[in-house]
Amino acid sequence: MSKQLPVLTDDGAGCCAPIAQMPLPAEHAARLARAYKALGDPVRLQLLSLIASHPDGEACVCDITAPFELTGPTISHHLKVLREAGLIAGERRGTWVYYRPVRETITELSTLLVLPQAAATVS
Amino acid sequence: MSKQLPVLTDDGAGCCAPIAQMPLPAEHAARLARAYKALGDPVRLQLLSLIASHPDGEACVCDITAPFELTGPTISHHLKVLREAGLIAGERRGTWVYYRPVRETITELSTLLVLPQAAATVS
DNA sequence: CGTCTGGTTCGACAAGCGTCTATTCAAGGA
DNA sequence: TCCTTGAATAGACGCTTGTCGAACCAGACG
Repeated sequence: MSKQLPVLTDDGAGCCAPIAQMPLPAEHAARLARAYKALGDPVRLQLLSLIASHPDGEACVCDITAPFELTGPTISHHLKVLREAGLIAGERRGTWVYYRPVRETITELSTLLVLPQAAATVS
Repeated sequence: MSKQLPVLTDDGAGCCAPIAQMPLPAEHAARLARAYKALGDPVRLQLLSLIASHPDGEACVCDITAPFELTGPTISHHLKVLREAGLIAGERRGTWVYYRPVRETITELSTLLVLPQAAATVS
């Protein structure tokens, strides 16, 4: 019965304890909800997955546009939403633009949803 | 209120590997995005936190309505969104209705955002 | 029975969001 | 220099969403 809490030392990003630990303050809820909302679209979720699962740790826009039956501007719009949510970061190198996942933000969202061990129902 | 939910017991909390492991298939992305979208509102995020952090493991609607400056119907609407996303489950006992978090779904969303260790680049 | 209280459903409205076409910008190559 | 390609921006359109007041349902209690 070891009680171990995953101590995460995220400077700035991971400011909040998991949702089950204490009620989430309103000001943090607003910021975090914006990030979750960015994930609340199937295209964006797949875009993030494509970028995060790319072998090089980053992906060119030209590569991640093809799998979708959407126009360029629409993909660009979704990338902007992910970027402004702090989930990805982009950089232009020559002709192409490369995006990479932002670990701190993604990890923060994951940690927030970690639930404590189910308490064994003692009499 | 009939709970005719198909018993999709996602054992192990989730069918999908973390987003960085492989590109997320479209059909799973749709379902998961619906769940993240439910978290994409500050009120719902706080509602879930209030329910999940309640000592009894469940919370009465009458208790979680007060902290918000919103009308009853609005809170009820948000609870319905969380319920239909599979994040919480409600039960009526006498006069009051109690909600509890659904571990499987919440854990699935958390796991999906777990990133692998930063690869130590080979030279 | 009638009435009160807790919670949900209904209907409506403004604001927000996803998608498109058309346009613009950025960088290279002839 | 002009032209081509990759990507972002601008503007428009229809659908979705958050919120409300009003009405409705479900129990508990005289």
